[in-house]
Amino acid sequence: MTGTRAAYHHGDLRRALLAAALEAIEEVGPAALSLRDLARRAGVSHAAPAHHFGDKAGLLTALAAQGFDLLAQTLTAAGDDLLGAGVAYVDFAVRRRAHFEVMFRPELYRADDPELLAAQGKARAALRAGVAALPTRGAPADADRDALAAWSIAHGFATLWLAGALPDRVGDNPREAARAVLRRLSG
Amino acid sequence: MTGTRAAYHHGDLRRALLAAALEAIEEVGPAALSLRDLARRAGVSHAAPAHHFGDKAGLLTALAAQGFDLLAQTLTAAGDDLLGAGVAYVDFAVRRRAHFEVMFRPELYRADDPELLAAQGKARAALRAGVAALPTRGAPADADRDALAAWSIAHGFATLWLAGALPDRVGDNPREAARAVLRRLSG
DNA sequence: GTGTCATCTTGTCAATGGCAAGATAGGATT
DNA sequence: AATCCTATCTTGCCATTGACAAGATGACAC
Repeated sequence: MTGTRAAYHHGDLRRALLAAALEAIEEVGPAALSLRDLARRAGVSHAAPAHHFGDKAGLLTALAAQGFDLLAQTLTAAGDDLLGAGVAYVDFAVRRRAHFEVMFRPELYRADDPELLAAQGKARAALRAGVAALPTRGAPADADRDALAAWSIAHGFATLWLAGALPDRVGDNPREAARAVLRRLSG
Repeated sequence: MTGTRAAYHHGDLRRALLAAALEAIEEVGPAALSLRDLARRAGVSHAAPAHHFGDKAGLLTALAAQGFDLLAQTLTAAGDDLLGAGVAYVDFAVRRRAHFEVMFRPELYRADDPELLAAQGKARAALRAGVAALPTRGAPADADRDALAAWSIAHGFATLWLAGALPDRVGDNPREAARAVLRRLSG
């Protein structure tokens, strides 16, 4: 975070633009995001966003960093329970869809941004902590493999859910459906 | 497929544009795809693509359909072995990256296109067949859940691999790395 | 009161997607 | 063979967008 800047002409344009971006992304996806549309939503001129974020990649970088921060918080709050962490991961993807969709599309933002890297580090650590509780099925050396498996299944389910690729019979409750699927790994 | 059209002015523009699109997507991603760029690559005027595909969504729809067809073929060739099918799925995502990235981004194409739906059906059937060999861990009613789990873990690993989100230590061989992770489910 | 700087606006340009109208050429019909 | 027909492709155009440059505005320090 660059910190909560004081209110200037607009009030808090940076925050307003990020909020507008989340709305817009939920409506049309991250690819079709238009800076000029964000400016209109915020009631400022078409060039105002450039000042705060440089360009579109800069804005998406800020969103991705915010997303990784939120994910780290979410996973930390979920605690050491692997199943709970997995469900929390899927739930995050669905409820913070805009964030999630940007986070895992690095071609849209600047992957070398310091704030982004810091947030990614936090999320990575939280992920690892949540997976640490996984009962290793074999030798301790398999821990890495197990962690990847857990991350993969949660991420895959979340991605397929967001893409609308899952059959109808999985229902409309992501937490419930995720729990059923994730149990396949822990059980 | 609308069929292999005869060679007119260009020769086989439709096919050439699809091939150019695959190249371009591998370079800049599906979002940044430019129809005019494709036209330049194929050596035709900027409006030529519109005739064959209508608009950008039309072109991506064709690519997605082609992708689901190829995936169905790949999974069918992999046979009934669950582990093999999972590895084939990940391998497909990496080697046919452009196709894969379009296929699971339905906001970019027309999800109600008949050819696309047909290809999706084939892929879905092939997926189900590959998963049928999974040793069900509980009651037979868990088959659906197990199928979703298998699909999720393969899809998640593939997606994370493509996003470059996986730690370096997983190596650079997707088939090998996928096999290790997927074994966690079967074993 | 003045200067300074972040903030925001206005104006502009190249690139893009999409549309309309026209040109071209292969194949069918007579 | 002459003509029509239709798919194919081109040229021209317009609105939108991202990015940049230069200027206006207002908060704050001194």
